[in-house]
Amino acid sequence: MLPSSTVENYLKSIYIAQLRLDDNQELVPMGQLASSLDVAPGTATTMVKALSDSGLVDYEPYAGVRLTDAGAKLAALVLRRHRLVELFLVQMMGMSWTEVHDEAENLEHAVSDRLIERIDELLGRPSVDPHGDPIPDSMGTMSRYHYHNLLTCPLQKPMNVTRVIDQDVKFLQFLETQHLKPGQSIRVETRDAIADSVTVINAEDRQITLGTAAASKLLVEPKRP
Amino acid sequence: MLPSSTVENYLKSIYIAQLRLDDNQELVPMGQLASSLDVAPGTATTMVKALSDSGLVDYEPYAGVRLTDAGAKLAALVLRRHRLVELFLVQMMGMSWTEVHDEAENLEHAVSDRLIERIDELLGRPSVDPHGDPIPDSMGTMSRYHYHNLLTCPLQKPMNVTRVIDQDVKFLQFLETQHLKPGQSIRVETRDAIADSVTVINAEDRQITLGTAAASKLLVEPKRP
DNA sequence: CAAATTTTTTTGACAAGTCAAAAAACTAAA
DNA sequence: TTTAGTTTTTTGACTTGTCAAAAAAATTTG
Repeated sequence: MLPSSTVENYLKSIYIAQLRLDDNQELVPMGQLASSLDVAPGTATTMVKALSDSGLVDYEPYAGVRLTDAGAKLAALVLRRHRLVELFLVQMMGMSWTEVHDEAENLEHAVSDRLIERIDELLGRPSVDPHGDPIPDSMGTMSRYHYHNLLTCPLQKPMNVTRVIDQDVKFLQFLETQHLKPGQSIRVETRDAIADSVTVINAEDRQITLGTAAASKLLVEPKRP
Repeated sequence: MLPSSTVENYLKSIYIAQLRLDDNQELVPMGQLASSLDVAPGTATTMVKALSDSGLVDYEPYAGVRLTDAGAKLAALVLRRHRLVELFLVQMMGMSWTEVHDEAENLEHAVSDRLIERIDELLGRPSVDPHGDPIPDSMGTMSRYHYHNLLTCPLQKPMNVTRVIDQDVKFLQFLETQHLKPGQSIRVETRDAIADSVTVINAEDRQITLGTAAASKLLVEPKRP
């Protein structure tokens, strides 16, 4: 039986939460899952039990939940659809990278394998979406490259923005106006732990100051020569 | 509150059934609605009562159901999304007109107004979909032109196929191989009421014989000079 | 380590959609 | 116009997904 969009969303949330965990065997706490899905804690418990019965997750009461291989594959394919759709909307439909997330959130449950394959082909088998997030392949395999962020990268070195870990429209629009989009070249000038801030120079040579919470959401890699 | 895809499907079915009725005030029988949606009769009754409470339909027990203006507008917008998506999949995604119906059946509930407007724009505000079905405008207005079909059109006159009233993949594929797609030029040679058949000459000058049931599904108009 | 707090699970309830089968209402035929 | 047949509605039940609030378990703190 094919998974409902609710099931797909649960798997996706667990998958994403698990990526943030270092150890792959760690469990995602139920509370975190519930709040990321915006449901009551008890709802998540009920649903996770059902997922466990379907063999999509391992559930340890009072400890948390972890995807099985089957669950992880399904989750990756949902994420694949989401990210291919996002890139498609930007590249082929001319939509803004700041607004495609919500649209993809719906479409990811409605596009067929056939259509997603066609999109993948038309886009030239891309490896990242407009936010720089990696796109799993059709087998459910996703590259997991560890980038620096603005808090950990070297100072005073030319870097490229490669990825933004946030889907908030206002934040993305802010990055756009400040020339801090993925692909753009920047340089971290200073960090001030006391002031909780990071100053950055963009490609236009303008200086921008960010809080560390925001700075940690911008991933970068050394600029290629 | 925005309608669920179930509600959208009910409205769409009633809308399409109503188009087949001459008088706009006629009622669609519950049995027909149930079978077109592939649900049990009692299910349709329950749902139609709920739609009636929401003011989307007029329901007359034991007689049938009819869309209110509000319901008709909503239904037309669902149909608009469906048909724009179909055309989009053919024109921009290179899919076959024979296979896009099922895909659109899912996507029609997932595409936002913003995206559908973008699709409409990219396609140049089209008036018909790949099957020749008219596309309602964003106000929910749909042109209702009455075409001839192969049973009613003049004999021996060059005609253009303008529309196919059937979404069965096998049937559409058959039409494709026989050069009887919308847009193609044909000529009805003979009709035989006893044999229940119609013979047609296609643009390749090949003769095809159809049963009247199939012939009635091909709509045509006089070929322009 | 026991009390206080937080997290998680359980419970009972509810809404949307659905079905099967019994009951009621219409329609058609004899 | 009564009977037979068809269509529609009603009823009771079930599934999926949800919540609020009570109960239980785990964790933190004094």
